[in-house]
Amino acid sequence: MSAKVEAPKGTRDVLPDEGALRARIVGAASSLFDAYGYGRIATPTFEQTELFVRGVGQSTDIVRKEMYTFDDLGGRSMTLRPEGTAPVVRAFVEHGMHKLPLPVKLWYTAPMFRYEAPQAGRLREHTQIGAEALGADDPLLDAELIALLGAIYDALGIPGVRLRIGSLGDGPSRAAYRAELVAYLNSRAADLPADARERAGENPMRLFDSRDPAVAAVMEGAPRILDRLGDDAAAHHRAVLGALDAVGIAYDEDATLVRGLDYYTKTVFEFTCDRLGAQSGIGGGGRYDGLVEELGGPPTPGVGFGTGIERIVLALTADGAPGPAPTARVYFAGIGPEARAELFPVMTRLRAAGVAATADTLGRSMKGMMKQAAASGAAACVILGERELAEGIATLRDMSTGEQRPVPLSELESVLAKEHV
RNA sequence: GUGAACGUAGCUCAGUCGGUAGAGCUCCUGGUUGUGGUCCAGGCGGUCGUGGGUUCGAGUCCCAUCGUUCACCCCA
Repeated sequence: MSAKVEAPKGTRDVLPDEGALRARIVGAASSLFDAYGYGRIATPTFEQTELFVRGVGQSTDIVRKEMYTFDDLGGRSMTLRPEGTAPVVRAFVEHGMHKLPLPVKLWYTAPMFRYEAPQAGRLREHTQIGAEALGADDPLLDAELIALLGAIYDALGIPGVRLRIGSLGDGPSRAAYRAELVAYLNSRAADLPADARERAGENPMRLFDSRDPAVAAVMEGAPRILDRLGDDAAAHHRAVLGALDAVGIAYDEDATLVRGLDYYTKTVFEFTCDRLGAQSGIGGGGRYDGLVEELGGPPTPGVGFGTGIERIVLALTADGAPGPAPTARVYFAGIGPEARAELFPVMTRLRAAGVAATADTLGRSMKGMMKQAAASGAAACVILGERELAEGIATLRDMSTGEQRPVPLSELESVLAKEHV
Protein backbone atom coordinates (compact mmCIF):
# COMPACT_ATOMS: atom_id res chain seq x y z
CA MET A 1 0.00 0.00 0.00
CA SER A 2 1.10 3.52 -0.76
CA ALA A 3 1.04 6.37 1.71
CA LYS A 4 -2.46 7.52 2.60
CA VAL A 5 -3.84 10.85 1.46
CA GLU A 6 -6.37 12.28 3.89
CA ALA A 7 -9.12 14.88 3.54
CA PRO A 8 -7.75 18.42 3.98
CA LYS A 9 -7.85 20.03 7.42
CA GLY A 10 -11.30 21.27 8.29
CA THR A 11 -13.05 19.19 5.61
CA ARG A 12 -14.89 15.90 6.00
CA ASP A 13 -16.54 13.10 4.11
CA VAL A 14 -20.28 12.58 4.46
CA LEU A 15 -20.93 8.84 4.60
CA PRO A 16 -24.26 7.24 3.60
CA ASP A 17 -25.96 7.23 7.04
CA GLU A 18 -25.42 10.97 7.42
CA GLY A 19 -26.14 11.43 3.73
CA ALA A 20 -29.66 10.11 4.28
CA LEU A 21 -30.17 12.56 7.14
CA ARG A 22 -28.87 15.47 5.07
CA ALA A 23 -31.23 14.54 2.24
CA ARG A 24 -34.08 14.66 4.77
CA ILE A 25 -32.94 18.11 5.95
CA VAL A 26 -32.79 19.55 2.45
CA GLY A 27 -36.09 17.81 1.59
CA ALA A 28 -37.87 19.38 4.56
CA ALA A 29 -36.47 22.80 3.67
CA SER A 30 -37.36 22.36 0.01
CA SER A 31 -41.04 21.67 0.63
CA LEU A 32 -41.28 24.63 3.02
CA PHE A 33 -39.67 26.87 0.40
CA ASP A 34 -42.36 25.70 -2.01
CA ALA A 35 -45.04 26.60 0.51
CA TYR A 36 -43.55 30.07 1.05
CA GLY A 37 -43.06 30.72 -2.67
CA TYR A 38 -39.27 30.67 -2.92
CA GLY A 39 -37.61 29.53 -6.17
CA ARG A 40 -34.34 27.67 -6.16
CA ILE A 41 -31.17 29.34 -7.41
CA ALA A 42 -27.63 28.04 -7.80
CA THR A 43 -24.60 30.27 -8.24
CA PRO A 44 -20.97 29.37 -9.01
CA THR A 45 -18.75 27.84 -6.36
CA PHE A 46 -16.17 30.55 -7.03
CA GLU A 47 -16.61 34.20 -7.92
CA GLN A 48 -14.43 37.17 -8.74
CA THR A 49 -12.74 38.18 -5.50
CA GLU A 50 -14.03 41.72 -5.84
CA LEU A 51 -17.62 40.55 -5.28
CA PHE A 52 -16.91 39.54 -1.70
CA VAL A 53 -14.60 42.44 -0.95
CA ARG A 54 -17.33 44.87 -1.95
CA GLY A 55 -20.34 42.85 -0.84
CA VAL A 56 -19.25 41.36 2.46
CA GLY A 57 -17.09 44.26 3.57
CA GLN A 58 -13.44 45.08 4.11
CA SER A 59 -13.71 45.13 7.87
CA THR A 60 -15.11 41.61 8.21
CA ASP A 61 -13.02 38.68 9.38
CA ILE A 62 -14.20 36.78 6.31
CA VAL A 63 -12.59 39.20 3.88
CA ARG A 64 -9.59 40.06 6.03
CA LYS A 65 -8.35 36.58 6.79
CA GLU A 66 -10.66 33.74 5.85
CA MET A 67 -11.03 33.68 2.07
CA TYR A 68 -9.73 30.96 -0.21
CA THR A 69 -8.42 33.28 -2.89
CA PHE A 70 -6.31 32.25 -5.89
CA ASP A 71 -5.32 33.51 -9.31
CA ASP A 72 -6.68 31.43 -12.17
CA LEU A 73 -4.48 30.62 -15.17
CA GLY A 74 -5.62 33.85 -16.83
CA GLY A 75 -4.36 35.91 -13.91
CA ARG A 76 -7.83 36.77 -12.55
CA SER A 77 -8.32 36.77 -8.81
CA MET A 78 -10.98 34.23 -7.82
CA THR A 79 -12.40 33.31 -4.41
CA LEU A 80 -14.23 30.20 -3.23
CA ARG A 81 -17.65 31.38 -2.01
CA PRO A 82 -17.41 32.20 1.73
CA GLU A 83 -21.09 33.15 2.08
CA GLY A 84 -24.25 32.98 0.02
CA THR A 85 -25.90 36.39 -0.04
CA ALA A 86 -23.44 38.39 -2.16
CA PRO A 87 -23.48 35.85 -5.04
CA VAL A 88 -27.29 35.74 -5.07
CA VAL A 89 -27.44 39.54 -5.14
CA ARG A 90 -24.85 39.53 -7.93
CA ALA A 91 -27.05 37.16 -9.95
CA PHE A 92 -30.11 39.30 -9.19
CA VAL A 93 -28.36 42.34 -10.62
CA GLU A 94 -26.72 40.49 -13.52
CA HIS A 95 -30.02 39.05 -14.75
CA GLY A 96 -32.04 42.23 -14.31
CA MET A 97 -34.31 40.50 -11.83
CA HIS A 98 -35.43 43.85 -10.42
CA LYS A 99 -37.77 43.93 -13.45
CA LEU A 100 -39.49 40.74 -12.33
CA PRO A 101 -42.56 41.00 -10.11
CA LEU A 102 -41.19 41.99 -6.71
CA PRO A 103 -40.24 40.71 -4.26
CA VAL A 104 -38.04 38.10 -5.89
CA LYS A 105 -37.77 35.20 -3.46
CA LEU A 106 -34.91 32.74 -3.85
CA TRP A 107 -33.36 29.84 -1.93
CA TYR A 108 -30.23 27.75 -2.29
CA THR A 109 -28.14 25.06 -0.69
CA ALA A 110 -24.44 25.29 -1.38
CA PRO A 111 -20.99 24.71 0.13
CA MET A 112 -19.21 27.66 1.74
CA PHE A 113 -15.44 27.96 2.23
CA ARG A 114 -13.67 29.86 4.99
CA TYR A 115 -10.09 29.45 6.18
CA GLU A 116 -10.82 28.98 9.89
CA ALA A 117 -9.37 27.07 12.83
CA PRO A 118 -11.62 24.02 12.77
CA GLN A 119 -13.40 22.56 15.79
CA ALA A 120 -16.70 20.81 16.41
CA GLY A 121 -19.35 22.59 14.35
CA ARG A 122 -16.82 24.77 12.58
CA LEU A 123 -15.21 23.62 9.36
CA ARG A 124 -13.33 25.08 6.42
CA GLU A 125 -16.01 23.79 4.08
CA HIS A 126 -19.58 23.77 5.28
CA THR A 127 -22.96 23.67 3.59
CA GLN A 128 -25.67 26.27 4.04
CA ILE A 129 -29.31 26.39 3.21
CA GLY A 130 -30.19 30.01 2.60
CA ALA A 131 -32.97 32.26 1.34
CA GLU A 132 -33.16 35.85 0.11
CA ALA A 133 -36.19 38.05 -0.55
CA LEU A 134 -35.34 41.07 -2.70
CA GLY A 135 -37.32 44.16 -3.61
CA ALA A 136 -39.59 44.88 -0.63
CA ASP A 137 -38.92 46.60 2.69
CA ASP A 138 -42.11 45.33 4.33
CA PRO A 139 -41.38 44.18 7.89
CA LEU A 140 -43.73 41.28 7.25
CA LEU A 141 -41.09 39.95 4.89
CA ASP A 142 -38.54 39.93 7.72
CA ALA A 143 -41.07 38.07 9.84
CA GLU A 144 -41.79 35.67 6.97
CA LEU A 145 -38.15 34.66 6.69
CA ILE A 146 -37.85 34.18 10.44
CA ALA A 147 -41.04 32.09 10.45
CA LEU A 148 -39.76 30.07 7.50
CA LEU A 149 -36.44 29.28 9.15
CA GLY A 150 -38.19 28.43 12.41
CA ALA A 151 -40.56 26.14 10.49
CA ILE A 152 -37.60 24.26 9.03
CA TYR A 153 -36.23 23.62 12.53
CA ASP A 154 -39.69 22.59 13.75
CA ALA A 155 -40.21 20.23 10.82
CA LEU A 156 -36.93 18.52 11.64
CA GLY A 157 -37.66 18.38 15.36
CA ILE A 158 -34.49 20.15 16.44
CA PRO A 159 -34.51 20.49 20.24
CA GLY A 160 -33.35 23.49 22.25
CA VAL A 161 -33.74 26.19 19.58
CA ARG A 162 -34.12 29.85 20.61
CA LEU A 163 -34.47 33.04 18.60
CA ARG A 164 -32.63 36.30 19.29
CA ILE A 165 -33.63 39.41 17.39
CA GLY A 166 -32.37 42.95 17.24
CA SER A 167 -31.97 45.90 14.92
CA LEU A 168 -28.91 47.71 13.65
CA GLY A 169 -30.86 50.75 12.51
CA ASP A 170 -30.12 52.56 9.27
CA GLY A 171 -29.08 55.81 7.72
CA PRO A 172 -28.12 58.83 9.85
CA SER A 173 -29.34 57.36 13.14
CA ARG A 174 -27.06 54.36 12.68
CA ALA A 175 -24.05 56.58 11.95
CA ALA A 176 -24.90 58.77 14.95
CA TYR A 177 -25.16 55.72 17.19
CA ARG A 178 -21.83 54.43 15.98
CA ALA A 179 -20.19 57.76 16.73
CA GLU A 180 -21.74 57.78 20.20
CA LEU A 181 -20.55 54.23 20.89
CA VAL A 182 -17.02 55.00 19.70
CA ALA A 183 -16.93 58.10 21.90
CA TYR A 184 -18.05 56.02 24.88
CA LEU A 185 -15.42 53.36 24.17
CA ASN A 186 -12.73 56.02 23.88
CA SER A 187 -13.76 57.41 27.25
CA ARG A 188 -13.34 53.94 28.75
CA ALA A 189 -10.26 52.96 26.72
CA ALA A 190 -8.17 52.60 29.88
CA ASP A 191 -10.41 49.73 31.00
CA LEU A 192 -10.23 47.82 27.73
CA PRO A 193 -7.60 45.22 26.78
CA ALA A 194 -5.44 46.15 23.79
CA ASP A 195 -7.06 43.73 21.33
CA ALA A 196 -10.52 45.02 22.27
CA ARG A 197 -9.40 48.60 21.62
CA GLU A 198 -8.20 47.51 18.21
CA ARG A 199 -11.50 45.87 17.36
CA ALA A 200 -13.37 48.93 18.61
CA GLY A 201 -11.86 50.89 15.75
CA GLU A 202 -13.05 48.43 13.11
CA ASN A 203 -16.47 47.33 14.28
CA PRO A 204 -17.30 48.66 17.74
CA MET A 205 -20.54 46.68 18.03
CA ARG A 206 -18.54 43.46 17.99
CA LEU A 207 -17.45 44.16 21.54
CA PHE A 208 -20.99 43.38 22.73
CA ASP A 209 -20.25 39.77 21.82
CA SER A 210 -17.04 39.50 23.83
CA ARG A 211 -16.81 36.95 26.63
CA ASP A 212 -13.94 38.81 28.27
CA PRO A 213 -15.24 40.00 31.70
CA ALA A 214 -13.29 43.27 31.44
CA VAL A 215 -14.90 44.03 28.10
CA ALA A 216 -18.32 42.91 29.28
CA ALA A 217 -18.07 45.28 32.25
CA VAL A 218 -17.37 48.21 29.94
CA MET A 219 -20.15 47.22 27.52
CA GLU A 220 -22.59 47.03 30.42
CA GLY A 221 -22.71 50.83 30.43
CA ALA A 222 -22.52 51.33 26.67
CA PRO A 223 -25.38 53.00 24.77
CA ARG A 224 -27.75 50.52 23.12
CA ILE A 225 -28.73 50.73 19.47
CA LEU A 226 -32.34 49.84 20.23
CA ASP A 227 -32.61 53.09 22.21
CA ARG A 228 -31.19 55.12 19.35
CA LEU A 229 -33.13 53.87 16.32
CA GLY A 230 -34.51 56.47 13.92
CA ASP A 231 -38.29 56.68 13.51
CA ASP A 232 -38.36 54.50 10.42
CA ALA A 233 -36.12 51.76 11.82
CA ALA A 234 -37.92 51.81 15.17
CA ALA A 235 -41.32 51.41 13.49
CA HIS A 236 -39.91 48.64 11.32
CA HIS A 237 -38.52 46.83 14.35
CA ARG A 238 -41.83 47.08 16.23
CA ALA A 239 -43.71 45.79 13.19
CA VAL A 240 -41.43 42.75 12.88
CA LEU A 241 -41.87 41.89 16.56
CA GLY A 242 -45.63 42.40 16.23
CA ALA A 243 -45.80 40.01 13.30
CA LEU A 244 -43.84 37.38 15.24
CA ASP A 245 -46.23 37.81 18.18
CA ALA A 246 -49.19 37.40 15.84
CA VAL A 247 -48.00 33.95 14.72
CA GLY A 248 -46.86 32.87 18.17
CA ILE A 249 -43.12 32.81 17.54
CA ALA A 250 -41.16 33.29 20.76
CA TYR A 251 -38.05 35.48 20.72
CA ASP A 252 -35.57 37.27 22.94
CA GLU A 253 -35.14 40.89 21.95
CA ASP A 254 -31.42 41.56 22.13
CA ALA A 255 -29.88 44.99 21.72
CA THR A 256 -26.39 43.50 21.61
CA LEU A 257 -26.92 41.07 18.74
CA VAL A 258 -24.13 41.53 16.23
CA ARG A 259 -23.56 39.73 12.98
CA GLY A 260 -20.25 39.32 11.25
CA LEU A 261 -21.14 40.84 7.92
CA ASP A 262 -21.08 44.55 7.08
CA TYR A 263 -24.15 44.67 4.87
CA TYR A 264 -26.87 44.29 7.50
CA THR A 265 -29.31 47.12 8.24
CA LYS A 266 -32.35 47.20 10.51
CA THR A 267 -33.41 43.64 11.40
CA VAL A 268 -30.81 41.07 12.47
CA PHE A 269 -31.67 37.70 13.99
CA GLU A 270 -30.01 34.51 15.07
CA PHE A 271 -31.31 31.10 16.03
CA THR A 272 -29.23 29.36 18.67
CA CYS A 273 -29.22 25.76 19.80
CA ASP A 274 -27.79 24.42 23.04
CA ARG A 275 -26.43 21.19 21.55
CA LEU A 276 -23.71 22.47 19.28
CA GLY A 277 -20.67 22.14 21.53
CA ALA A 278 -18.55 25.28 21.43
CA GLN A 279 -20.75 26.91 18.82
CA SER A 280 -24.22 28.19 19.52
CA GLY A 281 -25.53 29.70 16.29
CA ILE A 282 -27.45 27.31 14.06
CA GLY A 283 -28.73 29.90 11.62
CA GLY A 284 -29.21 33.62 11.24
CA GLY A 285 -29.73 36.51 8.93
CA GLY A 286 -31.14 39.96 8.55
CA ARG A 287 -32.02 42.83 6.30
CA TYR A 288 -29.53 44.40 3.88
CA ASP A 289 -31.15 47.39 2.23
CA GLY A 290 -27.96 48.81 0.70
CA LEU A 291 -26.33 45.71 -0.75
CA VAL A 292 -27.97 45.55 -4.17
CA GLU A 293 -26.98 49.13 -4.89
CA GLU A 294 -23.46 48.48 -3.56
CA LEU A 295 -23.15 45.69 -6.14
CA GLY A 296 -24.23 47.88 -9.04
CA GLY A 297 -27.99 47.38 -9.07
CA PRO A 298 -30.82 49.86 -8.53
CA PRO A 299 -31.67 50.74 -4.92
CA THR A 300 -33.41 47.57 -3.74
CA PRO A 301 -34.09 46.38 -0.20
CA GLY A 302 -33.45 42.77 0.75
CA VAL A 303 -33.64 40.34 3.64
CA GLY A 304 -32.36 36.80 4.02
CA PHE A 305 -31.01 34.01 6.18
CA GLY A 306 -28.48 31.21 6.16
CA THR A 307 -28.39 28.05 8.24
CA GLY A 308 -25.67 25.40 8.46
CA ILE A 309 -26.49 21.83 7.52
CA GLU A 310 -23.56 20.44 9.52
CA ARG A 311 -24.82 22.22 12.65
CA ILE A 312 -28.33 20.93 12.08
CA VAL A 313 -26.87 17.42 11.81
CA LEU A 314 -24.93 18.02 15.05
CA ALA A 315 -28.07 19.18 16.86
CA LEU A 316 -30.05 16.22 15.56
CA THR A 317 -27.42 13.61 16.45
CA ALA A 318 -26.33 14.97 19.85
CA ASP A 319 -28.26 12.12 21.49
CA GLY A 320 -26.87 9.43 19.20
CA ALA A 321 -26.14 8.66 15.60
CA PRO A 322 -29.01 8.55 13.13
CA GLY A 323 -30.08 5.02 12.36
CA PRO A 324 -28.93 3.74 9.01
CA ALA A 325 -31.43 4.19 6.23
CA PRO A 326 -32.88 0.99 4.74
CA THR A 327 -31.12 0.20 1.49
CA ALA A 328 -33.67 -2.11 -0.10
CA ARG A 329 -37.28 -3.32 0.03
CA VAL A 330 -36.57 -6.65 -1.63
CA TYR A 331 -33.44 -8.79 -1.36
CA PHE A 332 -32.70 -11.34 -4.08
CA ALA A 333 -30.93 -14.46 -2.85
CA GLY A 334 -29.90 -16.53 -5.82
CA ILE A 335 -28.08 -19.77 -5.07
CA GLY A 336 -25.41 -20.22 -7.68
CA PRO A 337 -24.57 -18.25 -10.84
CA GLU A 338 -27.51 -19.61 -12.87
CA ALA A 339 -30.06 -18.54 -10.31
CA ARG A 340 -28.47 -15.12 -9.92
CA ALA A 341 -28.52 -14.65 -13.71
CA GLU A 342 -32.19 -15.68 -13.75
CA LEU A 343 -33.04 -13.06 -11.11
CA PHE A 344 -31.10 -10.19 -12.68
CA PRO A 345 -33.73 -9.13 -15.28
CA VAL A 346 -36.55 -9.48 -12.73
CA MET A 347 -34.68 -7.25 -10.31
CA THR A 348 -33.85 -4.71 -13.01
CA ARG A 349 -37.48 -4.39 -14.12
CA LEU A 350 -38.61 -4.13 -10.51
CA ARG A 351 -36.16 -1.30 -9.87
CA ALA A 352 -37.44 0.47 -12.96
CA ALA A 353 -40.92 0.19 -11.44
CA GLY A 354 -39.66 1.99 -8.34
CA VAL A 355 -39.04 -0.90 -5.95
CA ALA A 356 -35.72 -0.62 -4.11
CA ALA A 357 -34.02 -3.96 -4.63
CA THR A 358 -30.62 -5.46 -4.01
CA ALA A 359 -28.99 -8.85 -4.49
CA ASP A 360 -26.11 -10.99 -3.37
CA THR A 361 -23.22 -10.58 -5.78
CA LEU A 362 -20.52 -12.44 -3.87
CA GLY A 363 -21.88 -15.99 -4.01
CA ARG A 364 -22.47 -16.04 -0.27
CA SER A 365 -23.83 -18.99 1.63
CA MET A 366 -27.57 -19.13 2.32
CA LYS A 367 -26.89 -18.09 5.89
CA GLY A 368 -24.73 -15.22 4.69
CA MET A 369 -27.43 -14.04 2.30
CA MET A 370 -30.09 -14.09 5.01
CA LYS A 371 -27.84 -11.97 7.22
CA GLN A 372 -27.30 -9.55 4.36
CA ALA A 373 -31.04 -9.40 3.68
CA ALA A 374 -31.74 -8.57 7.32
CA ALA A 375 -28.99 -5.96 7.42
CA SER A 376 -30.27 -4.28 4.25
CA GLY A 377 -33.60 -3.62 5.93
CA ALA A 378 -35.46 -5.52 3.21
CA ALA A 379 -39.07 -6.43 3.93
CA ALA A 380 -38.99 -9.44 1.64
CA CYS A 381 -36.46 -11.88 0.28
CA VAL A 382 -36.69 -13.80 -2.99
CA ILE A 383 -34.94 -17.17 -2.78
CA LEU A 384 -34.07 -19.00 -5.97
CA GLY A 385 -32.08 -22.24 -5.97
CA GLU A 386 -31.99 -25.57 -7.78
CA ARG A 387 -35.25 -26.73 -6.24
CA GLU A 388 -37.12 -23.59 -7.30
CA LEU A 389 -35.56 -23.52 -10.77
CA ALA A 390 -36.66 -27.12 -11.36
CA GLU A 391 -40.26 -26.22 -10.52
CA GLY A 392 -40.34 -22.80 -12.21
CA ILE A 393 -41.03 -20.99 -8.95
CA ALA A 394 -39.30 -18.72 -6.46
CA THR A 395 -39.62 -18.80 -2.68
CA LEU A 396 -40.83 -15.48 -1.27
CA ARG A 397 -39.85 -14.92 2.35
CA ASP A 398 -41.39 -12.27 4.60
CA MET A 399 -38.42 -10.97 6.58
CA SER A 400 -40.40 -9.82 9.59
CA THR A 401 -42.45 -12.99 10.12
CA GLY A 402 -40.17 -15.55 8.49
CA GLU A 403 -43.13 -16.98 6.54
CA GLN A 404 -42.35 -18.36 3.11
CA ARG A 405 -44.53 -19.14 0.10
CA PRO A 406 -43.90 -20.30 -3.46
CA VAL A 407 -44.57 -17.84 -6.30
CA PRO A 408 -44.44 -18.90 -9.97
CA LEU A 409 -41.50 -17.16 -11.70
CA SER A 410 -43.89 -15.74 -14.31
CA GLU A 411 -45.82 -13.93 -11.56
CA LEU A 412 -42.87 -12.89 -9.38
CA GLU A 413 -42.52 -9.41 -10.81
CA SER A 414 -46.18 -8.46 -10.56
CA VAL A 415 -46.51 -9.90 -7.04
CA LEU A 416 -43.46 -7.96 -5.81
CA ALA A 417 -44.51 -4.77 -7.56
CA LYS A 418 -47.95 -5.00 -5.96
CA GLU A 419 -46.69 -5.69 -2.44
CA HIS A 420 -43.62 -3.48 -2.26
CA VAL A 421 -43.98 -0.26 -4.25
C1' G B 1 -3.27 33.30 14.18
C1' U B 2 -2.28 32.19 19.93
C1' G B 3 -2.59 28.66 24.14
C1' A B 4 -3.87 23.58 26.11
C1' A B 5 -5.24 18.28 25.90
C1' C B 6 -5.37 14.02 22.95
C1' G B 7 -3.77 10.62 18.35
C1' U B 8 -3.02 2.26 19.37
C1' A B 9 -7.38 -2.62 14.26
C1' G B 10 -13.04 -0.06 10.09
C1' C B 11 -15.48 1.70 15.27
C1' U B 12 -15.02 2.16 20.96
C1' C B 13 -10.91 1.44 23.92
C1' A B 14 -6.94 -1.38 27.26
C1' G B 15 -1.65 -1.71 27.17
C1' U B 16 1.74 -1.63 34.50
C1' C B 17 8.57 -0.07 35.70
C1' G B 18 10.90 0.94 28.40
C1' G B 19 11.23 -5.80 26.94
C1' U B 20 9.11 -7.24 20.42
C1' A B 21 0.76 -5.23 20.54
C1' G B 22 -4.66 -6.97 23.06
C1' A B 23 -10.25 -6.85 24.03
C1' G B 24 -15.28 -5.78 22.66
C1' C B 25 -18.16 -4.45 18.37
C1' U B 26 -18.32 -4.89 12.93
C1' C B 27 -17.12 -8.12 8.73
C1' C B 28 -16.12 -13.32 6.73
C1' U B 29 -16.32 -18.80 7.49
C1' G B 30 -18.00 -23.03 10.11
C1' G B 31 -21.20 -25.52 13.89
C1' U B 32 -26.81 -26.00 10.79
C1' U B 33 -25.34 -30.85 3.09
C1' G B 34 -30.47 -24.21 1.24
C1' U B 35 -32.59 -19.92 5.72
C1' G B 36 -31.40 -13.63 9.26
C1' G B 37 -31.63 -10.53 13.95
C1' U B 38 -29.57 -15.52 19.88
C1' C B 39 -25.41 -18.82 20.99
C1' C B 40 -20.45 -21.29 20.25
C1' A B 41 -15.70 -21.80 17.56
C1' G B 42 -12.32 -19.95 14.09
C1' G B 43 -10.55 -16.20 10.63
C1' C B 44 -9.52 -11.28 8.16
C1' G B 45 -7.75 -6.81 10.00
C1' G B 46 -1.98 -2.77 13.00
C1' U B 47 4.34 1.18 9.18
C1' C B 48 0.95 2.10 17.54
C1' G B 49 -0.68 9.72 13.15
C1' U B 50 4.23 10.96 10.66
C1' G B 51 9.62 12.07 10.92
C1' G B 52 13.83 12.35 13.89
C1' G B 53 16.42 11.50 18.73
C1' U B 54 17.83 8.79 23.50
C1' U B 55 18.50 3.41 24.49
C1' C B 56 21.05 -3.19 23.83
C1' G B 57 15.71 -2.47 23.11
C1' A B 58 10.45 2.78 22.31
C1' G B 59 3.17 2.13 21.74
C1' U B 60 5.65 3.80 26.43
C1' C B 61 10.88 8.86 27.27
C1' C B 62 12.53 13.65 24.34
C1' C B 63 12.01 17.04 19.95
C1' A B 64 9.55 18.45 15.58
C1' U B 65 5.46 18.01 12.42
C1' C B 66 0.39 16.79 10.86
C1' G B 67 -4.59 15.93 12.57
C1' U B 68 -8.68 16.15 16.12
C1' U B 69 -10.86 18.45 20.34
C1' C B 70 -11.17 22.63 23.79
C1' A B 71 -10.37 27.99 24.92
C1' C B 72 -9.44 32.91 22.71
C1' C B 73 -11.38 34.97 18.18
C1' C B 74 -15.27 34.38 14.95
C1' C B 75 -19.28 32.26 12.73
C1' A B 76 -23.20 28.36 9.89
